[in-house]
Amino acid sequence: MEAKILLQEHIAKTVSLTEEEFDYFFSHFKPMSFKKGQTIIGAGDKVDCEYFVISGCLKAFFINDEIKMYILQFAMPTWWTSDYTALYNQTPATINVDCITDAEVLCLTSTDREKLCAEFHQVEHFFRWRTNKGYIASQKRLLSFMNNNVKTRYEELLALYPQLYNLVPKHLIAAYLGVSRETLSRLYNS
Amino acid sequence: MEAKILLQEHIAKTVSLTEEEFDYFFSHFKPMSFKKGQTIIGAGDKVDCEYFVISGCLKAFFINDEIKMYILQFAMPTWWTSDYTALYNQTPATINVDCITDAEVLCLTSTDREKLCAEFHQVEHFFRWRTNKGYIASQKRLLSFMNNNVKTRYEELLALYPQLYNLVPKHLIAAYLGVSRETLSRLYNS
DNA sequence: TTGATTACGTGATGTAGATCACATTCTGAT
DNA sequence: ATCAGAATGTGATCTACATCACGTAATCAA
Repeated sequence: MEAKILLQEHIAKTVSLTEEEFDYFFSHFKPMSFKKGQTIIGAGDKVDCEYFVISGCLKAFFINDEIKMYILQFAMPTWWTSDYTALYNQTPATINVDCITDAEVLCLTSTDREKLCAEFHQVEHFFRWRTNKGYIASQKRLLSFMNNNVKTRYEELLALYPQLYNLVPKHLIAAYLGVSRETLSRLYNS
Repeated sequence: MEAKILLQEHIAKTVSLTEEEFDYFFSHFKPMSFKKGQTIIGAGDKVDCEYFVISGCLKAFFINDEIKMYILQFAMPTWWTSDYTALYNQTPATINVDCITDAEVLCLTSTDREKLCAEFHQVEHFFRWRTNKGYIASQKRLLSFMNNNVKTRYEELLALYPQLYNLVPKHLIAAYLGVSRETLSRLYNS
């Protein structure tokens, strides 16, 4: 019940649910396991779930003209991920999500999320705050993109997620920073 | 009562409140008027409100080393703006908000927002969706930043907000695109 | 163990956009 | 009406980073 406790503690940071309420809440999540390299959401797919990461590391990324990859988010344990644009607009996925390492996730359908939000004010509150944090983080990253050069962004990233350096190959870090792998390589060998 | 109706119609797109509920909701908003060039939030300020734009055009921007300005958002009627990082973390403002034109806004304190969210499930729902849309838009802009060159981003911006072209000076559009005014100038004179 | 695939490093060269410098027009205050 | 300060245009030069090209090391499957 590792997964259940992880989610429970995560939720408890924002709202308090009784044990019963949480059990009910949790019953809507479907545990899933993936192997390294497996695709969770592929471009063009219908998207109806979002994912809470229990273990492992995912990436949410966009591919331009089948050539360049840009990583929107690395998703580590206790992070949520999906193609939210597709999920909320009911459009085919333009963002891919796949597994950098073996991973376990909890899957929640959009329908169930809305149902739970409607049933429990507290759940709606939780999701408002979660999205709010995401929004703030996204604005911050945008600013960093406009304001900082690659070196600064690289240092920022490593300060924020020191685990990443050993966990994910360098070309993925480059794809997150929006820089070529060659430039990144030259950058930290100097 | 222009302002009241504008807000009412805006809210009604997401949730239904009774006339009484909306009156109560609306009573927490404070109308304010500003002149072109006036500062609403300045870097370093304590931030405890967010603003719903009734008329005019605001900009939310960051200034780097007192030199470069980057515009995070133009706020037009029915848009919300503030320094959300400062608002949610209770830290001094790092984002400025000021008026590109004369403007009328409705001001809502963070305390009142949270109170209203707690009192009305529907209000919490509204704010969740509003933030959600903001998050999706922010991710989209980030992707565009990584993936597209200045020309494409410029065309995207004008397609999205045709009014901007005549309303705001070009160097502000450049500051939104994260490009020098010279480069932008060369771009649309060719 | 071997061959294929992926990760990574590094030189040479190209280019989008920044920066600097200066001229011109527009706008707003007195 | 006039003057000061914005806003804009445009050339010359500079630079961060991309792209191409090629090499080596690491990983993995049969």
